[in-house]
Formats: sequence, C-alpha cells, structure tokens
Amino acid sequence: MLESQRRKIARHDAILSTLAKLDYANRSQLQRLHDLRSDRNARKVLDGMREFISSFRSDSGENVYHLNKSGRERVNSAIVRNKLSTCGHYLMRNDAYIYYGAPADWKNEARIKADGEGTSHIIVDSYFMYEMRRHFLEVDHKQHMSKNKEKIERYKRLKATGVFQEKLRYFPRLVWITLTEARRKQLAEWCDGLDVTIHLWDEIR
DNA sequence: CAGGCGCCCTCACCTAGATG
DNA sequence: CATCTAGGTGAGGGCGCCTG
Repeated sequence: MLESQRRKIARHDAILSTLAKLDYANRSQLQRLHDLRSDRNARKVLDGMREFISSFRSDSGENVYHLNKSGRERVNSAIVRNKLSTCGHYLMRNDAYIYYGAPADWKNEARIKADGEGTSHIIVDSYFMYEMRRHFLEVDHKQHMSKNKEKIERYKRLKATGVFQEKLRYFPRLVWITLTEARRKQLAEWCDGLDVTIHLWDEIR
C-alpha cells in the first residue's frame, strides 16, 4: 500500500475515534483536533469520509458530524448517534475538551460514586486530569438555573463526605462552561467553598 | 501520478435594517 | 405588520500547485 494511502486511512481512523469518544463534533472542532489545515481542506477531508460519517447543519451554521453504521463498525462503537438538533451541549463540552488539551483520560458522562450519605452518585459531564489535578466538568447549556443549583449542592455534599480528600488528598476542581456573564456570576456565588473555574463558551472556542 | 492543500467561486441560509 | 434588500458566513465544486 502506498504511504500516502496509509496516512489517509490513519487520519480517517483517528477522526472516527474522536467521534466515538465525543459522539458529535462540528467541522472546526475536528479541524483543530486533527490538524485539518484550512477550512476548505477540513471540509474536503470530512466530505471524503462520507462512507463512515453523517452530518447535519447545526443552528450555529456549521456542519456537525457523527458516526454512521459503517463508521461504528469500523471503530467498534455500539452507541447509535442520529441527527440531533439539540447538540449544543456536546459542542460546548468539545470546546472544553480542546481547551484542556484533549486529555487522554477524558471521560464523558462519568459516574462518580458518593459512598453513602444520601447522594448515591453523580453523573458528571466530564471527568479528566489536567496539570496533575482531577477535574469535574459541568456544561450549562441553557439549563434551568435551579438544576444547576441542585448540581452544585450535590458537589458540596460529595465534598463534605471527604471521600475524595482521603483518596487524592484534595477535592477535584469543578469547571463550568456557560453562556452569559450573568450566569457565570450566579454560578460563582453558589460555588462558594468549592475550587471552581467558570468559562464563558466564547472565551474558550 | 495520486493525494493534500489553498484559492476562487457560487449557492444557501440567516440577520438587520429599510420600506411599503 | 409583511416584505424586500444587502451583507455575512459556511458548504462544497473546480482548478492549479506542490510533494513523496
């Protein structure tokens, strides 16, 4: 097999693995993660993968890609993704993934056990290591603020159990990604007492 | 010579502002 | 109100250049 062909297939497989990991990703995210060069070139590369990936136009205007049947078979992924008009949550999370350097151990929808004490567990949007520290990511995509407050209370209860501090000697940093300055302020207030970083989506994409 | 890439182009779609 | 218009943005076709 020609070297150029081999490289092409390797790049395709890398992109398919990313989509298996992230479920959905838009053109510019795949472009940044896989060095697809210019916008035009990125579109051409992704267009050349139509056998394995499907796309739709998101409300932000960009194409969003996901694995189709043969793409799933190619990377042994069982999760079926379809056109999803409400994929903003995924796209925000992806930009956090890229911002934090695409950590190898990044895990979405991670189940965090909170042994006893009322809270059985928390499903965190992402759990990852960054600069030798564990991080929880929460994405606030037009979510009801009451839900966010409830989430924060659960983190506080989790911290109060001391389980993490015992294992790690510290409680992981909570990272939020939200949409407006007003929401950032409110979240920061509620997170008082936690190690927290709050990004606006526009600041990290 | 095939594949990767950039540039130029057109088309579709959306939005803001003007106009009836 | 509805509708028209101009400008902005992304998708994708075409072409030509470069490189292994």
